[in-house]
Amino acid sequence: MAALADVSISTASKALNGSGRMSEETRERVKKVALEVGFRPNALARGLITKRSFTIGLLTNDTYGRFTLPVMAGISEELVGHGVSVFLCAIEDDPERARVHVDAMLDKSVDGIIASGKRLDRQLPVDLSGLPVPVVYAFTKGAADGVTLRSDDEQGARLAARCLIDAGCQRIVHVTGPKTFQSVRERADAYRTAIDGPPEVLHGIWAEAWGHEAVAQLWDRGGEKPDGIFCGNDQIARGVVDGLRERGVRVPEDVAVVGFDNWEIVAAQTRPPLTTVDMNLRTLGREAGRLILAMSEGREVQSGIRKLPCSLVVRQSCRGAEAPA
Amino acid sequence: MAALADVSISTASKALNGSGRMSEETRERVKKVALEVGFRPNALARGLITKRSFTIGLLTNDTYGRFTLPVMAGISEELVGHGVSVFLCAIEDDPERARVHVDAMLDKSVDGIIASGKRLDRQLPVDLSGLPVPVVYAFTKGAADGVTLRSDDEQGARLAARCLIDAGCQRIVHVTGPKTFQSVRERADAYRTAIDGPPEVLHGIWAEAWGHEAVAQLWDRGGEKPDGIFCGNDQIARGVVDGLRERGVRVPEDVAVVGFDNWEIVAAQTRPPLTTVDMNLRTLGREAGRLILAMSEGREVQSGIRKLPCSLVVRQSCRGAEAPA
DNA sequence: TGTCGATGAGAAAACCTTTTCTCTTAGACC
DNA sequence: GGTCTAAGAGAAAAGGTTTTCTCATCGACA
Repeated sequence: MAALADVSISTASKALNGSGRMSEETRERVKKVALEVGFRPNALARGLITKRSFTIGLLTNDTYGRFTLPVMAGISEELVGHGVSVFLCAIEDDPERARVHVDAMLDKSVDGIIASGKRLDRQLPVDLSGLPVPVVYAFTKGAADGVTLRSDDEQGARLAARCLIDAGCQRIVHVTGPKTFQSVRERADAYRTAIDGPPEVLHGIWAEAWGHEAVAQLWDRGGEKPDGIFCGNDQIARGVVDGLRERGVRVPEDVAVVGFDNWEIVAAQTRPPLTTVDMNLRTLGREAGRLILAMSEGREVQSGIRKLPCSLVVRQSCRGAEAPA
Repeated sequence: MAALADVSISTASKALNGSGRMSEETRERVKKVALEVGFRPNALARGLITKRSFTIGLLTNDTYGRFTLPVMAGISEELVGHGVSVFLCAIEDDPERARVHVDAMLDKSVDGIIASGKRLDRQLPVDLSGLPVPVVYAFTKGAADGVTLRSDDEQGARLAARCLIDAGCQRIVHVTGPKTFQSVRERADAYRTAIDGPPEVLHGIWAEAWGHEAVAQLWDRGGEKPDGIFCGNDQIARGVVDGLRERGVRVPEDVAVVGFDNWEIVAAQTRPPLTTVDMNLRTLGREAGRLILAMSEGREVQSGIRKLPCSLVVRQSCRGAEAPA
């Protein structure tokens, strides 16, 4: 203990924590010695008495990490500066496993839990209400009286529609995922009210193959072809773009395409690279970190659902106002 | 404390931990009460005295999570049953951040650290030797005298080559990433010795575009065309398959293609879906968890590099012996 | 000179376990 | 009947901090 070099153990503690009363000279001396010997207080002992472990848990059922990873990065980014570490617990929709992880976290006295997932309209397979620690739901359905953070899918869809409209599209179709997803319905609704012409929504699965299929449906039938396609996610968009290219339809000259998710690996590798809506999950993660920190420090945080804005990442599949009509 | 219901605090502890001497009847009674009241020992207090926190740290510079996520899943899977939780620390090749995270972990008395990354021939930007806790390197370059786990890329490449040969390919080309990657060189070497005909290795970048480009190079020049292509990763393979399809070359009938990584999102969405080499990173993660657990319990673990075998995931781009020559 | 207040610093309790040591009791053996 | 041993269970220390309380000293004021 650094106290050996100077003073009593209690004075040392107070000096380092900026509490207690002592001469400025003593305080500085202790700090200096502590720095020299590289003294680092034991977090376990500290946590035992202060009831704060500087540790939070992140629970997620998004095994693939597509959504959780950016959220995680944001949380960690926000919290590492405060000395808070993050337990990552991947549960695969397995209530048993979820329970084990939650218990393990509680045993370790986490200061809070962030629940995250891959769908905004599904709860994790474990009840997190009534826990002795604060909980923040980030990109997953939360308890009614909980603190929930989610993307503003309607605003995101408006962004996409606006981009297509600005690019001069007259006839915009929406090719998206299963109607059972709430976010699909929200985006579709926003799309319907945002465009001028008659809306057309095609529901399918979240896969490239569905993008192809949708293009086939649209082009093989008679009548007017769309000149703008808003896709429910980047995988579908990629399928659509590939399908169009294979038919000799130019993107974005003949048909402009906008995706959703900004999943780099898909969006950036598509030919041409996709213009797409980014849900800013990293920012959402930061916000979740900020909130859980506040709550763990006892500050009041208003419960309810907070929608965080999406932004548009313009690549080449739709260039907005740049591209002449 | 559960002792209230029965006996002294020390007897209770001994009863629950299976230590000490007492009548079987007492032991059972304590256990029963503990279960009833849902008693869970405080991990902080326990860690303070036993010097084991049942916590390990996972350090990675693979922000995108392509490699780390499966490794992480494996580690977690292996350890959760032992009550061990995992701190995930994402550092982006930032030595400063790495240092902060390592310090935070040490403060929290982690029982061990697993270092992971995205390249087998690069160290993390922080020196983990001489730490007061055991370290296991998983899918990243480790210290010379450390315990390192990696995939057996040569064996994986042999698997790929064997699949193409079995499919009847006579002229197999290897389209891969930059020569600066050690794994690229290892795979290329294994490819060279595995095939019968004269080898041809094309180096480029890790992108779909390079796959296209390579096909263009191969097909636009005169002379004999390959009938089998072994790609350095799935992205390149996807580019190759797309390039071939656009030229009217059938996969796998005219040219069989094998990828590397088994990155579901790419491999399964390719048309046709890719046959590819899986590095079994989840298994590697499990093994890392097993080792760090052993080491943290004081068991001796032999240092050195352990290569874990890859396996072949057969989809449709190369059907091995099934496809007639 | 005596009392009061402020200031600086240490003693000790508390946090919640585990673990070692000690004590009591009962049974066995001579 | 006395001594020894083993069994069963509790007392207490230890682990490394934080925090409250107490104590000593000194200057000021009456």
